[in-house]
Formats: sequence, structure tokens, C-alpha cells
Amino acid sequence: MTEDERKSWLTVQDEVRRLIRQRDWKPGELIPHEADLAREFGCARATVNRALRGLADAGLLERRRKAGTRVALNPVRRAEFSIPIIREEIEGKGQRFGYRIFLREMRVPPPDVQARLQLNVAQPILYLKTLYTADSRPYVFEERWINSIAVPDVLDADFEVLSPNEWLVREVAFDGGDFTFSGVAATAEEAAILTCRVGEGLLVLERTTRHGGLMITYVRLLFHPGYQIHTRC
Amino acid sequence: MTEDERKSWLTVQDEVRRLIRQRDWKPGELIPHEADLAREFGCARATVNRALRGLADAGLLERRRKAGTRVALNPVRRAEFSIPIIREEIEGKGQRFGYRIFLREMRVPPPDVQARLQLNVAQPILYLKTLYTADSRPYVFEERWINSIAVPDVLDADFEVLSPNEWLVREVAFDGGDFTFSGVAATAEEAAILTCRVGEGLLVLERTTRHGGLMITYVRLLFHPGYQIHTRC
DNA sequence: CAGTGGTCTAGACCACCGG
DNA sequence: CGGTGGTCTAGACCACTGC
Repeated sequence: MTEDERKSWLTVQDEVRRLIRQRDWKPGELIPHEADLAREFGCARATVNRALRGLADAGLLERRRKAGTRVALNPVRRAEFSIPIIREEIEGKGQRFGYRIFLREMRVPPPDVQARLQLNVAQPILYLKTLYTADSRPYVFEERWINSIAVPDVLDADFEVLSPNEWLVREVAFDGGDFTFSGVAATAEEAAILTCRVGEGLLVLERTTRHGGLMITYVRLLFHPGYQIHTRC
Repeated sequence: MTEDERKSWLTVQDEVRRLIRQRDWKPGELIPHEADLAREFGCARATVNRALRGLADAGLLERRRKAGTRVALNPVRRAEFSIPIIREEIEGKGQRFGYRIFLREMRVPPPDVQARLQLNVAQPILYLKTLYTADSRPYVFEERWINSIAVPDVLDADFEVLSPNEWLVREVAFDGGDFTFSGVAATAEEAAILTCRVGEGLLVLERTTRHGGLMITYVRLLFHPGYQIHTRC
């Protein structure tokens, strides 16, 4: 019988997953109450709750008070990816990390960048162009605007010791951010820097980072040809 | 005093977030035990546990038995994005969804697709080329291989009624998948289908979907120029 | 080995919201 | 209104792992 089974929220979760996968519980269908499941599994309701809450977070179930718990119709598949810290990403592949700063100056950002950084005055801020390399080969080209009004210390930073990326990670406790992926064809300047063909298809990641209520930095990462972001769910 | 505060795991979480943001608890630093925090917040240890577990899941804390809980050094920033169901994505923008199947045939997949689908014999499977449109304008071009050995029913499916995408979502309970983002330049065929310039930079999403132990489908989505995937963390 | 987080329990109350 | 999930509690035992 089922008396001797190991009970835990993971066991419950696996069992529920199995019932859904095998279509014993079909999409859209109501499943038993927590109380019933607790009896059935021989565990406390809190344990069932833990299991089902996890599945709801994952998008496999939809729960509402009084209405009960249903198998999600369109399993809201969510994939996660970790924000790459470039040096770690490169060294993690056993390659040698390097970078070269092409440009560092104060510049008035274009309107779209001003908007992203929520600057309401056209004022010069720190602008950087950096190429990161793996085993001396171009890896990713970074164009970065730093809200040096919010982070004045950045003007004294020595980016020869620590890359802009890492300096910011160390000095500013990021709070959140926005990410945008897109594809572009390499311009002449970009092709020259990344040593690829003009017009080659490249992956772009744009990121705006918050701290508290302030927008700290906007960065556009242009990856070398063939670069892929991989994730799993 | 702090007697009358509302107590809940969310309150605890907010407070811990605040302490981290304000650097009262610095990166790498050990924070008090659950028991101490429970006393401090005037709640049960389970409540503190719930709060801290959430923050650890989010990558803001690192917890180990006996070693205690530390503020993460490199807040493992993870971003989530939801897998778009194309029709919903388009209709969600108030546009009219449509699609046109260019090709539907049995074909022996190339080696890389065979590998992705874990087919160990060169055998013809279902191959589809579909263009999805928003307000009749090209939105995304889909190239799809379906493991029709694992899902024989698909051979009888009427994709005029339901798009391949939605047919699969309805008929097969997906279990998980792999995702890859990259950028490419449009080929002549692709440019013709998407009505864009040859060589234009496009975003590509490749997806392999599992069900149980079986690989169900491999799909390559080529988005129209300017398409962006957006997410926030 | 002993301290810490991880989990489970039985019971309770509450918030929400469908009928 | 009443049923359902959401949360909290006090206490307990366990699993891992640093010392």
C-alpha cells in the first residue's frame, strides 16, 4: 500500500506533475482541494500547499481562493536566464579574459538614452566604449552610459584595474533592471571592432539598471557572431 | 515601538531587502540566524524562513546549513521571460493574427536536427514552414520539425483550423525545453518571406521541446526586423 | 559534534470571491 | 454566505556540513 511512502512536498509535487503529464488531470480541469490531497497523500495541508504553490509559481497550475486549483490551460512557460558577468562567463569556458577601453568621455546622451535613464536635462554623463575579449578574440562590444550624476564616484574610477562592468557590480547594489534582446546587422564600425563582416547578424542585449529609484546605467552589448544565449525550462 | 507592526513573510522580506539595499548588511556578510530574526521581527521562525527562502531563490541571499545565511556577493541576477504563444502575443497588441503554411512534408532532418530530437535513425519526419502575421504583416517565420514518430497523431492534424504551434500546445503536454537566442542576417529566402532587406539583422529563437523522455519538436523562429524580447528583473 | 537551515505537523484565523 | 487557498504559529525532528 501507500503507507510507507516518503512524504515531503517534493514527493507531492512529483506526483502532481505525473498526474498532469499523464493527463489524469487535464488542462483546465479542477483538481481536489488541498485538504483532500493532504488526506490522500497522508501529509499536512501545509505540505500540499507548499507543493502546489510551487507548481502555480511555475505556471503549471492556476489557483484562486474559493474557485480552487486548475491545471493551467496554457502552461505559462517561463524560462530563466542568468545575467552574464562577462569575465566569469569567459573564464568559465577556460578562456582568458581581457578588455580594452576605446573611448571614455563625458557626452550628452541622445534622447532615447536620456529617456531610459530618466534624465530630464540634457547634461553630459559618462560614456564608454569597451571591447571584451576571450583569448584575445573579440567577444562582446559594450557601449555604456553611466548616470554619473547619480554615481559621481564613477568619474574617479580606474577602469584599467577593474572593468566598468565589474566596477559597477562592486560599487552599486543593483536593484533591478530591464532587458531587451534583438538582432542587428553589423555596421562598418562594429564589424571593424568585432573583426567580422559588415552586415553579419549579431545578437544585441540592451540593459537598463536601477538602484532605489534611480536609473544607474544603460548598456548595449553587441556579441560576436555565433554567440548564443542558452536557457532551459 | 515595533509592537504593533503587521507581521508577514512579505514584511520580513521587504525589511531584509531594505537592509541589503542600504548596505546595513553588506555583500558577503553573514546575517543573523532565523531564530534571532524571528525574535526580532516578533514572528515565528517558519515565517522568517519563508521570507529568506524567497530571497535565496531570487539570488539575493546564499544559505547553507550550519554556515548560515550571507548576502550574495554577485547577486545572481536572473531574468524570466514567458514563452510567447504567438497568437496571444499578437492579439494582445490588438492586432489581427493570421498564418500561412508554406510547406508541409515528410523529410529527413539534417544531422543537427536529428541530434536535437535524439533520433538515431535517418527517418523522414514532419517538416513545416509557416509564416505568422499580425494585421497581415509578416511577424515571425517558423521552421518546425515534429517528431512524428513520437506524436503520430500529428500526421492527421488539420493545421488550417489550428496553427501547428497551438495544435501542439493543446495535444501534447510539454514538459520542458531548451531555448537559444541568437542574431542572424536575413537570407534571400527569409527576406522574401518576411518582406525585409536581404542581410537585415533578425532575432532568432530556437526551441526544443520535451515530453516525458521524448523530444517532441524543434522549432526555429525568425522574427521580423525590429522585434524585441523584453523582460525585467 | 553541534549549529544551522529545511521540512513537517496540527491547528488556527483570515482574505478573497464565486454562487 | 461559505468554501477555498494564503498565511501564521509553536513545536518538533532531521540533514547537512563547518569546526
